Amino acid sequence: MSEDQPRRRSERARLAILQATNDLLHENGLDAFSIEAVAARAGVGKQTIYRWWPNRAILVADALLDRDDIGPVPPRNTGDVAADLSRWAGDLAASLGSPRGAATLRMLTAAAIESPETSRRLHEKFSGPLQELATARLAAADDLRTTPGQRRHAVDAIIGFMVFRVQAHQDLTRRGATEMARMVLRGLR
Amino acid sequence: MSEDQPRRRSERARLAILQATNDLLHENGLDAFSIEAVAARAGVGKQTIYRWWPNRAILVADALLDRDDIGPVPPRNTGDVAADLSRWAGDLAASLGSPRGAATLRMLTAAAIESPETSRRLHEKFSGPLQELATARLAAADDLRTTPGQRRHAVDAIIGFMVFRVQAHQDLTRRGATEMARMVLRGLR
DNA sequence: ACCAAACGAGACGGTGCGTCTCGTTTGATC
DNA sequence: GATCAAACGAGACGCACCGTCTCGTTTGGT
Repeated sequence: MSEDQPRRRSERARLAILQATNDLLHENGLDAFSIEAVAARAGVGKQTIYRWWPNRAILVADALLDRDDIGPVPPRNTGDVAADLSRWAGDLAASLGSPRGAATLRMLTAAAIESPETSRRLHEKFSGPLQELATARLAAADDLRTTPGQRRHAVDAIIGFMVFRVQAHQDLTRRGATEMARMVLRGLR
Repeated sequence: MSEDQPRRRSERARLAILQATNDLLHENGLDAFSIEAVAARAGVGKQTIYRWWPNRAILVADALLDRDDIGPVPPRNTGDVAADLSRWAGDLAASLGSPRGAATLRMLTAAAIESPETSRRLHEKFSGPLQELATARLAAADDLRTTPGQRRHAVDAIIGFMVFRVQAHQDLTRRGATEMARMVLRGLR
């Protein structure tokens, strides 16, 4: 968000905008969300928002990803891949399956569908790291030899399971995700 | 869509609206989509649309689900569960992974996030039947004894894998889905 | 032939969009 | 400390759609 420009940007305004965006999203949902409301709530001119965020979807993604409601957590390495990754899956499910986590994930998904650039950013900051961390743990396993293709399939099955459950408004529990991950990993040997 | 009313509804208008909705969605995408444009394109009064569809999301879902771009296909039963279900997964991936199928799935997802009622309808007409058909095939397997919980996990992992790949704009091929399903099913025994 | 419901058309007030001035503040540079 | 251009808060602007509301007109069941 603040990479190349050599200018003076107001940090106060930036934080107020992100805060107002998060508040409004969790109060009224993505549908009722408007730039106008953010400007009013943040005590900021609309131009200031449009100057730094090209559209609504990117602002939404930026604000949600700045929070640590949900975030890419690395799996441990105790030497037992199945145990490490099923535990990791359980933790992730606990986070994404909570009311707030699920709401955040759904809004992020909608924002990603709204704009390809947002999709890229979401993948760069969340799903991408998640995939990499898990495949890396799989690749580092001494007790399980796998091909890169197999690793991608297994990891995407585990992540996809959770994404699908949340989006279909079906329950996603730590226990269910743990069992499911163990099952997928069993298929890997 | 036409269940309880004893009134006289114009079939001509209904079809024109669904057709116009599909056309506009695939021409301009979900963002640019408006009821106003549908009315103009279909040669219909706005009131006629609002009379039968309570909101934009439900109209979108109805129109997209009326098409057979994507649809719940049953797996075969040749006696070999792994072969049947991995083939089924491959067929589904070929459908959802195509440009048109992927676009449809993404718009349906966005519509489902927009309105809970749409989410319910999407699940009722698409993901629900998909889950049931696949779990039924698993349950009918002579060569593989599974618990209901295991069946749900396996099926949701396979479906979730595809949904996730499409939404993350990652490639979803028949071959990848086939291999992935085979892997999950291997974990089931 | 009757008649009420559904229809096409479009006017209406309201809301938020994205752009565009304003005059004011701010922070890097001299 | 004075200078000065960029960023700022505020809000006016025209525009696109929203969802509701009349209008006559058409339609299909009785």
